[in-house]
Amino acid sequence: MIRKPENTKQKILQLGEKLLKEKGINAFSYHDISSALGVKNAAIHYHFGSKEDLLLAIIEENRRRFGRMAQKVATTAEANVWHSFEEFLNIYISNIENNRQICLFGSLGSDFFTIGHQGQEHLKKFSEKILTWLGEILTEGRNQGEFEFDGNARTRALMICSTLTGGLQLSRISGKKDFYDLVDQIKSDLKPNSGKTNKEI
Amino acid sequence: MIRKPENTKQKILQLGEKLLKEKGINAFSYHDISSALGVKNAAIHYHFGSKEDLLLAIIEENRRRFGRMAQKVATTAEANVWHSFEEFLNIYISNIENNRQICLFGSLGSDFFTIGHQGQEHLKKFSEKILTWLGEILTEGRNQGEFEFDGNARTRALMICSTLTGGLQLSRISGKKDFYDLVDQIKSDLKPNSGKTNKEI
DNA sequence: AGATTTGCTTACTAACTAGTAAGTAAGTAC
DNA sequence: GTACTTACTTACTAGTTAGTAAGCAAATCT
Repeated sequence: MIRKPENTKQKILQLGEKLLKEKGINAFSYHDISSALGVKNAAIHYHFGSKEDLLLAIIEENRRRFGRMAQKVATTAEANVWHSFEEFLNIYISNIENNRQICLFGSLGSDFFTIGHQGQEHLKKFSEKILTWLGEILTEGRNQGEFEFDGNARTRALMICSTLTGGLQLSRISGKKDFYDLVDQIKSDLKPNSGKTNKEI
Repeated sequence: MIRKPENTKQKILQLGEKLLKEKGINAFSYHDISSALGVKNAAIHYHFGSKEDLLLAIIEENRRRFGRMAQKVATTAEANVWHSFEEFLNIYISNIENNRQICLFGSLGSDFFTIGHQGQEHLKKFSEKILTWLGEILTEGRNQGEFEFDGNARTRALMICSTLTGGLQLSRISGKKDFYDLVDQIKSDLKPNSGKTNKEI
């Protein structure tokens, strides 16, 4: 028997995240994972004692991935607000390109009252982190004259996140193209001097 | 035994819709409904042969409710685009006020790949109906000078629906207040001459 | 008054659920 | 080379799931 340490654990985590974003936490079972990986149910329980533990690991993995993105755009040579914003949008675009997955917050916002208290708390902290990060990018961009928008930056950040979250879900129903239209409109709305022409472009 | 014809069926439908919007289609069971109503599991199957049948009835009920609202705002004496738009927003506001429910499309968009083909098709038709209706209100309002926005009206309608759909879910995580901020911002963004001042208000 | 329909209940099934306890083979530490 | 750890498997449980078949009392139809 060939032993690749930690390999199975990573595969469980990856497939769990995929199933979470495709079907929701209540629509997949340990059997779905174990049969796909060619292991037994108990192997999943060995790595993740309970389904809640797996969920926490998925949230944490997403948190780390977001942190790496934020780190990258902050330290990159050609650092600018539009580049940062595009990288943020790419998270959602890669979701829809990846089997029409929805985002973590959409999936777990829908199932919020069916997950444990710890999952809810981790989610809340992560969401604040994202809204703060995006709010700062928006504020910086507005100060630089790169972005133009009304009102509070946190509310605008929340609005953009909500649009993307809901957009991934609605475009499952109405068609993929709708999501790309949405992304284009979000960017167009943020551009200075483009807005409030009150015409079709 | 007192017999109130059709009473149980209506209660099942109402509770089914509540559970769908609170926990999602895969997180409630026939037992949840039957025990709450003080009837047996088989009573649910008598009225709705399968869970898919119940789901279709819930979608249809929402479709009729939307139709009644659209009819009402079209025929009311003080008919105007802002009144229509407020009534549309009220659907979402009543969701959050009602036990932090999410909207039908958010719940079923998340669980889209776990429901049957018929449910998916009904949902698609209903979503087109809503986007068309809202698109017409937006176009009418823009022509009247009551609304101001860029780009295609359907895309703007989709954007508003996406924001509200996602907003209901994210505000479960981040707090109810965020949803009301979102609704205010949506209205503020639509108002003529208010936009692109590039300041905090 | 007799027949039929409506709205359930009782009693059941087969499949699936997360989770556990005990065992075991391979790899690692000393 | 012996003890220990890792990464599982086998075998199981108790609870839950949607769904069905048969029965039965009340209401309705004729």
